[in-house]
Amino acid sequence: MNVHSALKNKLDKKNLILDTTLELISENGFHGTPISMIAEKAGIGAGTIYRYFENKEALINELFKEIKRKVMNAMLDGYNENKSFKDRFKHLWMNLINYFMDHPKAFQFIEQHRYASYMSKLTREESFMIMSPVMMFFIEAKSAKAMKDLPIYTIISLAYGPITSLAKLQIDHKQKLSAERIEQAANACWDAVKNN
Amino acid sequence: MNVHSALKNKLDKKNLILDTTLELISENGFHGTPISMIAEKAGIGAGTIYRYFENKEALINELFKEIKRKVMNAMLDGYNENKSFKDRFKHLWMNLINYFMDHPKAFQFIEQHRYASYMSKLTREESFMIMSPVMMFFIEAKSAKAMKDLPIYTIISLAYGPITSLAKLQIDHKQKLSAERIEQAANACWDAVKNN
Amino acid sequence: MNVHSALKNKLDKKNLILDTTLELISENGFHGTPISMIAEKAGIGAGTIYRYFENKEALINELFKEIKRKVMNAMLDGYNENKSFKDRFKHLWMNLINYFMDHPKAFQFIEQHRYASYMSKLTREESFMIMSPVMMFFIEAKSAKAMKDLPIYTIISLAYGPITSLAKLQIDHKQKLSAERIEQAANACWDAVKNN
Amino acid sequence: MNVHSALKNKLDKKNLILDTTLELISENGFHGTPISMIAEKAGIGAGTIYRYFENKEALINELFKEIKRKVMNAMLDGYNENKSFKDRFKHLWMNLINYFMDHPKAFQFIEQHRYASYMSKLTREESFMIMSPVMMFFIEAKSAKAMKDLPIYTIISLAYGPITSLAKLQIDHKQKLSAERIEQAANACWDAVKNN
DNA sequence: TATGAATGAGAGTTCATTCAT
DNA sequence: TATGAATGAACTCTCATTCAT
Repeated sequence: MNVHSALKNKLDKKNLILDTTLELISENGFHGTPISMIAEKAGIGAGTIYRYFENKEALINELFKEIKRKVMNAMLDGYNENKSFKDRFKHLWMNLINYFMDHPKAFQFIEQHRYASYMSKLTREESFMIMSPVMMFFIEAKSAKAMKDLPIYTIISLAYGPITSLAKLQIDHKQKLSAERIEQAANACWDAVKNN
Repeated sequence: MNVHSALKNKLDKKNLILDTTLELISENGFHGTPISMIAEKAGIGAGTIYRYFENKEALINELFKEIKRKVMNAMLDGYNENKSFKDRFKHLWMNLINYFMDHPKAFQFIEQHRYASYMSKLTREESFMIMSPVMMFFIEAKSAKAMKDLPIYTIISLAYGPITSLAKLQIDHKQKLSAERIEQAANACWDAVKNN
Repeated sequence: MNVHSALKNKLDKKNLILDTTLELISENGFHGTPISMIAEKAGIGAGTIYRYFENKEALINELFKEIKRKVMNAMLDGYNENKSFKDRFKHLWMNLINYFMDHPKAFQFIEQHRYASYMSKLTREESFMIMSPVMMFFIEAKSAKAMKDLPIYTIISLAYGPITSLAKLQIDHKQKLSAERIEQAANACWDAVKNN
Repeated sequence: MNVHSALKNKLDKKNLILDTTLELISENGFHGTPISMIAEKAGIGAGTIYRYFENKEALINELFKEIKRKVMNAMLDGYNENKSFKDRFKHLWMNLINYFMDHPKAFQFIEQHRYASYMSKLTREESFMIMSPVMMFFIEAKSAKAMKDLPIYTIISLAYGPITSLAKLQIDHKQKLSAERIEQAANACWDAVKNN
């Protein structure tokens, strides 16, 4: 086995552990998911997990950041800097809610563990960094007076809050909004942040 | 001791336990807060807690409902049915965010435990009932065409989502919005839900 | 209230506790029967039990001796010293098994707690003393060569063993032997101990 | 380590736990013997016991069945189907009492726990099955009119009762019957059950 | 490198006993 | 004298982590 495939193997196993963990934590919660359960479902030994992650907390923290990265990538997919602020806003907004609705486990995981005590300050800071491209968009839009003159966190809350709220309600009530309804919601959100 | 003061004593101790639990759970989470820790901080024996609550889950569930009731009361404080839809919307909205900002532990508690596995279906249903007066307002406003023709859950998400999001960001970043800024945010939220 | 009725009251309550304890221990076992449960069923306070018995072990020990006394009384009921050894043997034997079958809770209690660690040496010795009148009969019968020349404990075992064994099997299998069957069994036991 | 010695190790540890448990339960009873005490005496960690037994009740139940099996094997040792009913009866009878006298802890364990609430119905049924070969002997002997025409449970009680009774008295009084005395007792028992 | 048996600290919970009323 | 709220020691059981293989 050459260096390349050894590395690939290592990455594969790490991802296997992360995926299995997400699956099980969604079903049973952090404390309902012993390391032994993850190991068994992943088809590896419990001790092996400790070769890839320092401990259970580290595993959760890494999973959190991993999901955040995927969310970010999904959000920016097809993003076009040359479109209008409104179009770019709606693009980001709809990308995000669609990703959450397609990946409810990922969504629930970040929602539930955002403030968990085992989530380190470092993870929170890093996951904040990951989101900086989107932050930039809001700062730019605000500077250009396309958005209301409100603190940047207020604007983000007006945009992001409804997404999480909608995603939760849909998962709760096992509904599924149509593409049209989603676009209407995106427009409503734009009404909230846009400068009149 | 007469019947009245015996009852008062009993309620006092129950509230002592609930308050202590909220304090500690906010800091350490459900699983980071053993019963023994609650007992010690409350200055009582561990066994005593089991005279007031069947078990740890029941304690958490009762705390959840207790907080929900307080949130509801705060939200409806000073509510006037004769005002316009916009005024009533803003009144509820600002009452809620102000309560969350004044009681960050209560806010974090309901956010973190809303979907926890140890939160019983009954608790969820009961806490939904508690919120029904506010639900009625939204249904009424929508019927009156004062709000957009969107599914009721979408409207609630547009209104409630930014509140939680703002509260989280403020607690995270230890900021505090001025009353003026809060009113501006309320207006922005109204822009999102109002019918043009 | 005069001295006599005060004493009567005290005895009544003591017996109430003993009776309730037997009832509950039969259903749930020693460790499945907390003091609080006895108190509740007896309609008194838990602390009150400690005015009548030093602790839970003392209560059980006293109950054991109380039952033994009743068993002894039942066994000697109608006993006639002037009858033949065979008749006296059968009389004692049938009295005992009939009492056990009529009072299965009492029987099970002494069977199950005979060797329990919380049964004191003193209790065992005292309950042995209680049985001495019956011992005397066996010693007399053996001296008179009416019974086999075997150690006295062997003779007692030949007589008493089948009684407990039969009582257990009947309670187990919810059978009920007829009076005729019981007399046949008594005769068979006499065959075992009698001198040929 | 190969498969064979791994299995051997596993069995060794399981037996170590069972043996230690019998030792301690005989001295202190079920509830006087915490898992931690078993672990300490066995020189293993408390958690280890739970790798071999689901819980404390399962451990006791397995111990019960294990002892029953050994008792049965001892009872049938040297049994010869071609001997007379009397000889076979005496053989089984003496084998059993000798085993009980040589293994007083095993005897006391099954006597004390036979009706304990933590003994499952399954265990009782299984232990009944184990004893079926001996049952068969009694049924056969009764059919052949070698034994009295009494219900089978009565006959078993006449035979088995004295054994437990004798064993108890001997353990209580720390006596030891000679082989001759035991044979005399077996003969007396035969007198009880034999057809005249 | 990968394993999983073993560990033991620490969790939730029960209940005999005490003692202020 | 009778009560029952309060206690806290002690129980059973879980599981993150280690380490010999």
